Amino acid sequence: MTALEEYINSFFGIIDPDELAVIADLFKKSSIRKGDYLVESGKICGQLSFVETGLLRMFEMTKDKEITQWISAQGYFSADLSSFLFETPSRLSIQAIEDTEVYSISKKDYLIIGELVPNWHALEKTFILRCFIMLEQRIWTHLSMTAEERYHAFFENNKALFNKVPLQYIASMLGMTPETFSRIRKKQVQ
Amino acid sequence: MTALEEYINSFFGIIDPDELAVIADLFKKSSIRKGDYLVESGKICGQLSFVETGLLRMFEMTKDKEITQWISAQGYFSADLSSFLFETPSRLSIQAIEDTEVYSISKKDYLIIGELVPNWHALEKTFILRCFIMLEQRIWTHLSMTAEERYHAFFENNKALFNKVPLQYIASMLGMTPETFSRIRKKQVQ
DNA sequence: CGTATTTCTTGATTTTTGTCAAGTGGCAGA
DNA sequence: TCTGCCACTTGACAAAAATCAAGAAATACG
Repeated sequence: MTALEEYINSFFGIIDPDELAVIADLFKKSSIRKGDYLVESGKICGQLSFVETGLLRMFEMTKDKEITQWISAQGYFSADLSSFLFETPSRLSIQAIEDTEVYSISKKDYLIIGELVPNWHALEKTFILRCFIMLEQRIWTHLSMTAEERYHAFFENNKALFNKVPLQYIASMLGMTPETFSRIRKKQVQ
Repeated sequence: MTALEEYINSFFGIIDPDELAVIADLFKKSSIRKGDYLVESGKICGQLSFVETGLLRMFEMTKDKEITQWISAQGYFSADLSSFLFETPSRLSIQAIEDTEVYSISKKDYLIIGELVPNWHALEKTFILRCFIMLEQRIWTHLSMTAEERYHAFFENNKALFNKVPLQYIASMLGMTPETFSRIRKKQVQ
């Protein structure tokens, strides 16, 4: 199984190998330079992408600051799902934190999968449901944990990210300021 | 269109009237007494329910307190989606805040819809995607707003709930203590 | 290399929110 | 009607987190 096929499998659930190959073939590899955008806010998110190497950051502007919503590393997908599926303008922007290679599928090709793979809608449903569960989990962390507890919970599951991503983005994603993040970090080391 | 059909339509998207009638027919009306449970944590959530009258509260225990995740009033559905669809034990409990009437569909009948309605999986996908978008929005409020701003944003869109629901539950759902909630409320009145 | 820029840290302070404890008021049920 | 419970409020205080400002460290790049 290729890396891309594994990424697809991990989000969409187990797929028949032949069908998986058909699906994977519709994804095209492309590169995004550090600082460049995969998706710009206000435009329609026209593709769903899996990260092969590099890092993508999803963020949204408020009147005075950027808020990072999510960071996608290898094996994760990146897209404004509602913009991609409903074809509405994206609220989010997606930017490469470093030079990044992605496998992307266009909306047109994505729709073709539905014709090629009999139970595709069921797989799609699984995919979105998994995304939903992740968000539920994330809301739970905001309702039940302090900033420090959120830090630790995230750290335990994403140690690798801490070496590669500007920490201010992780702070924002966890709902705290860079200063608070830095102080929690200091406590942990000592 | 019956009330139930409208509820279904509002979450699953526009459905052919004949199909809608078939779907609605699989829902059964039932009553839950104030204080009783529709779903208990640890068990599988066996049905998807729309509220006709009354109020349901979804909550989860931590080691020392209950945290309300969501309150469903008329026209809203209530279920632990991931438990219902994946048939995993529910983390959440769902309890009636007051005597409540619901239209519920069992998992068995829910699966039957897939055989009766050709594009059912596409509708299901829409449904879950809308739930996903609501959660995205909610995470945004935690990343970008103070407790007071969350209060106001929620109040603007859910004024009716404030007369009917114990306010401590709304406080919990917005991620603040009842005391903080009460103080924000006092400011707003003055 | 060295310099510029960005990112991160630190301290002092303020603001926000939580905790604890006491009290008020309404409402259900004997 | 009285009683007891529950929900809500209030005050005093403590803790958590944000803000502001300065400086240190890391990184990018000519």
